[in-house]
Amino acid sequence: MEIYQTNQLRIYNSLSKSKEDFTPIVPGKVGMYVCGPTVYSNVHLGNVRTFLSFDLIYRYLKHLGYKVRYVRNITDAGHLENDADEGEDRIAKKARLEEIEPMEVVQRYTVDFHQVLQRMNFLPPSIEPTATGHIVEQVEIVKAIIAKGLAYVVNGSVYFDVIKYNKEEAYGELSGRDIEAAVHQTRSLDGQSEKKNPQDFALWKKADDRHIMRWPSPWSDGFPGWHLECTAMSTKYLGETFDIHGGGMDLKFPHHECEIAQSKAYKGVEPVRYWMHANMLILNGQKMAKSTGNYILPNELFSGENQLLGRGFSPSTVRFFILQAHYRSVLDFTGPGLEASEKGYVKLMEAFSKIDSIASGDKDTLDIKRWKQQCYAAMNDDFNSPVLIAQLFEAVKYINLLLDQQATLTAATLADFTSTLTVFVLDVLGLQDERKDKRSDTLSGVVDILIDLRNEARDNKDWALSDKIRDQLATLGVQLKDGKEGTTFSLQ
RNA sequence: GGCGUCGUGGCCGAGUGGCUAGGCUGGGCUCUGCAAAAGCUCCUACAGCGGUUCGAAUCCGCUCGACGCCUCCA
Repeated sequence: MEIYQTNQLRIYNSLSKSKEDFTPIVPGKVGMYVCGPTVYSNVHLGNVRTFLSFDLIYRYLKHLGYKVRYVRNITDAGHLENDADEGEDRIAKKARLEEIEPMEVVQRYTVDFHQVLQRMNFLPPSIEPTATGHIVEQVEIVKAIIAKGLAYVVNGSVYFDVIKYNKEEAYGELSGRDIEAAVHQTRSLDGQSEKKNPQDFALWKKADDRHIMRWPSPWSDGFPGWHLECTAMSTKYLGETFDIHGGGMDLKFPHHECEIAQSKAYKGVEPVRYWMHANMLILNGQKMAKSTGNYILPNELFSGENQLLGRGFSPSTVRFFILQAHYRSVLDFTGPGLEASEKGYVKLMEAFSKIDSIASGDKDTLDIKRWKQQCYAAMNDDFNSPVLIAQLFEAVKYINLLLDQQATLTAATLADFTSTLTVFVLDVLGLQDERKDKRSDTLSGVVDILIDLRNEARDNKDWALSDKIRDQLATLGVQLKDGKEGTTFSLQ
């Protein structure tokens, strides 16, 4: 019996704009596709927020017992900086600026992306396909769409005929756009365009002479349109209709709208059951974006080498900060907000690390069953991590009461409490106890000696000496805590 | 201009038609040689104006404001 059989997950579907009961196409299995990064520069914190949202979703689906195939692509084929027919692609531009090969750009920033995600304890996806590795599949889709009469060739480039498609299907169903109105509003501003209508988008672009990344096709040596790769890779690995498609809110239009159109033109079926969109991370009141320079890089955040914050914050702290907001809410990134999260996070992990030293009693004075249900209820309600975290702080209160022997749990209940808390802290939220890395046996032994010496001094009422030991250790970041059961310490 | 999201206490951030999320900060108390930690406790908000309702922060309308998309962006 898997957990999902007793937990009805509800997911907000961007397509229906409402929360729906989640039922996978194949019982017990989930196919999930998430639009990955274009690897032309360092991954920034806003990108991380989106991927973290889906890491949480992936983790919880797995915890529920689903067999999940999670596909997250790497966009390593450059796409044009704008929709004009002329233009340089981002990766090629970066290669020219840094005087390296386009594939060196791709490699450099793919490695950066993976390093950042690993530091923040992301689970790797099941498949991480690249756009350039699926050119053949993309060409096949273009052929099929042309054969259906929904795309046309101009000077070696292929464009999707949005107007024609819209006669049978609803272009704009995801983003709530009325394409007919848009067509009438738009005057043809530049007569240079090869496109029949400004709303049409490229499936294949003929490469000009300076375009280095190019592949042969029936129409020209060129490169695929941006939206095509996701259709090719999602269809290949997850089938023509799959369960969940995710990405950032800013990809809703045009990217995801075009994906729907391509898939329907290609296979004739609705490609995705549940569309999920993570909201933006805001910095200085504006969206974080590479193109505007308003962003902060994760590594700068960890090291403290940035202009916004005076010091660094650990990867887990950043992870915790982001998870304290719901994935569909705009999250405001601020220094004070991070500091508040850090304190809360330390408090949570401090309590969590002490759970093993709780002794069981002969009766339950806390309602652990109800607490556990509320943890699940939070996550079942569209992955509400802030509410889950609120429940975890409830658990912190329980732990302290138990340690203080103001509450008791039977051995069986205590075991259930411990395993549930462990699952949610480590497996679902993906938090790590970073303090353990810093605490070595040697350090513990040395501090224990000092605690003994201090206790001797205290017995002799030599407060000057005992306070000196305590204060000097505090200066080094070792905080002594005098409790009923003796003195313990924690690292700051 | 069009489409969409949203305006919650000192700050960050959940949320439901009636039963005070949570974290951080600040005040008080307990414990303690003192402190810290821990526990208890206080500060009870929902942009504004109308409407629906026995009752709305939660539903509807309007106003004001913020943000996102409409050209590449997670």
